[in-house]
Amino acid sequence: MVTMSDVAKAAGVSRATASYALRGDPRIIPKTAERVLKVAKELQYTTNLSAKSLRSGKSGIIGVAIFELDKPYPSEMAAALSKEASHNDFQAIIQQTANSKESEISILQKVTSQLCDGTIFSPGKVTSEEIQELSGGKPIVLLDDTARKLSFDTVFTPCEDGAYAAVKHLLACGCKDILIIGANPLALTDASKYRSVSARRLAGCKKAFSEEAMEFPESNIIDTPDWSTLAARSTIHDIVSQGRHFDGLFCMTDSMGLGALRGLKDLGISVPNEVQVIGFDGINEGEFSVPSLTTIEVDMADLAKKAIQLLTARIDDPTTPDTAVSATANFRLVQRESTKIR
Amino acid sequence: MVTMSDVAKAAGVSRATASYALRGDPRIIPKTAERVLKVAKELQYTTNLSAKSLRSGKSGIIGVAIFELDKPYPSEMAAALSKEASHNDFQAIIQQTANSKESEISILQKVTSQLCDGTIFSPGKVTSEEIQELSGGKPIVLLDDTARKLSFDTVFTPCEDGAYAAVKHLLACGCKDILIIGANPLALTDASKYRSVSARRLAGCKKAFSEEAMEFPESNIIDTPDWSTLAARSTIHDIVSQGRHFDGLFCMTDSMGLGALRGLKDLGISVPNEVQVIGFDGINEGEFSVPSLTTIEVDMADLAKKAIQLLTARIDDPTTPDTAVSATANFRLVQRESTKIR
DNA sequence: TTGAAAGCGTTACCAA
DNA sequence: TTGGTAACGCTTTCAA
Repeated sequence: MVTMSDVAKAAGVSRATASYALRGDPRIIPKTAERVLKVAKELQYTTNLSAKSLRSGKSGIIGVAIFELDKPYPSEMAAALSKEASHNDFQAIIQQTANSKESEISILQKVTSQLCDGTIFSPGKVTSEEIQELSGGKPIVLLDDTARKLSFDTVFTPCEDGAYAAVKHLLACGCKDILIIGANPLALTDASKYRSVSARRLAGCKKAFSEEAMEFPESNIIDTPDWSTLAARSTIHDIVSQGRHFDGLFCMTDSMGLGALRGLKDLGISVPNEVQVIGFDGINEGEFSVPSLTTIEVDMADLAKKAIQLLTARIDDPTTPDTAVSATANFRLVQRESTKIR
Repeated sequence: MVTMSDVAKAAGVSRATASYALRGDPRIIPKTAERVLKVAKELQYTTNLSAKSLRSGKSGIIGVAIFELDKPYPSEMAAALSKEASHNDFQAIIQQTANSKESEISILQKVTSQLCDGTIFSPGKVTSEEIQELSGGKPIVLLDDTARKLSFDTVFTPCEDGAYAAVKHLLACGCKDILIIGANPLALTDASKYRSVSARRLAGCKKAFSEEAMEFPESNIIDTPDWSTLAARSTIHDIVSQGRHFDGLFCMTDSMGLGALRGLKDLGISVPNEVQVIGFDGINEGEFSVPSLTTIEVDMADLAKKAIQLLTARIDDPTTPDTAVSATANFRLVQRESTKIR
């Protein structure tokens, strides 16, 4: 392995000078700097990340910790974050928290707080207080923090506005009997769940209904074991076999929307003629399903941009005040075949 | 930040003793070790990754470099690899190479070879020789290496056998006029492409046809700009509008299979009645499409297991001979609605 | 069984 | 403008 000492020796300068030259410090005169750079290139020198990080506390790496990397939405998010990090001269490393608190903790304290200049974290089971402790003071940006009081910079998905637009759209399509799939009705009243993604989306729904002076009974909110495609499909089977009637479905995620579409197809119920369906997220697959899925498409590039911007601001200036800042990603309603304006 | 010195001081031992005790070295008597561990826990000590890695050359981290993290197959692969790494007491960090040689090189030389004990790499544009140079001698396992001569341990997807099974299945379903979507016909003859995934899958197809004494004209191989769902959909539109006839489709990936299904639907062609479709990969989405997609499902857990096993073997024993070893993942044919045995 | 001390490859301070 | 040198936090001989 070729070290900086090797480069310095070969260029006939001290290690200090080589270090400065390599990092383009203006105090080294161009002639010297040029020579060092040339030698470094010839020797194929690369700076040792561990040493750099140990000494300076900076690595140029941003950590992204995400739940369930094998699902479309989180993986598209990871990809967008990774791309945006590159644009800002950072390298993103992505880690899967895999729905285990233990793993979240381990990632946070072993890798993230040690190696990364900052972390973008999608919190699962770990609390804000724990994150605070484990982060070792390194900047953190949360994705959809559900805490009552924000203690970290956070980027939110446009839950309220998106859900509002979704329900409004279903109403505009003539739906009279709308079911919300994948939310817990308790989220509306249970204070501890108040800021959850579910609750925020339900709040948006509520607003849309009340504007139309329509009822929004709790029984129209159908909970599911999880947000998987499979769960959505079975849920549709269940509620139809229970004789439940409905003509519009707002699914909490596109993955669930796809499952609902499939469940309806299993039962021979026509979309959008008998039932209209809208999802949330804007995953790529929704464009190609049969029928294609109308959705609230989160502007992922915008989300990534806002998250990285918040994070790099703290990395570049660690003296930024402690008050947590938040941003909300843009979205747009993408109408496809699963709904029809009448 | 609490360092090992702090722990040593608080426990009344030297830094060396603390280091040994923390790592469970048997030379420290239980009583002392226990005390050190207790103090470390109280102080919430965590070992500094950079320092550990700088000094010992080991980090406990495995790098996974993957192309296009926002597509189902690669992201499922990353998730499986990450999970399997955890089972072997390694933490996986995933990086997106994003289809750029520059980015592949940067990841390899800046992060991977510096920090990771080993890397699982899905090579895109970078050559074996370059990987050799950039890896800094750290163990590497390739995913579907396309090089003529293997220079690294490699895990292959079961291209030949899988494609063979796919075509055999289409034949068993009564297809007389099968098109292969997404492969370059030149791959069969161009030596430089000989080991490409395309070529290996085509070889499997060829074998299946020849066994049935059927023709396999090059014109039945339809190339596409890429392996995206969108490309598959447009390709179907194109070939049908050209008046091309066919009753069976083998798509090089499930993502393309989904696109083909959608393209056929656009044209009012019924699957599986008029055309039968089979994909390759076994992505989750294929189970829920309408119609659901018959596929060659790669056993991802098996692939991950083999890759991690190959890698950890080299990490644990760096003296392993230079000869590259390879393994091939298992697969199974999953029949769904897009094909029908008559 | 434990401790002292020498680095690992950088960076950053201070002096020249 | 450059060079000497002391850290950064850890592991690992070598002695005690």
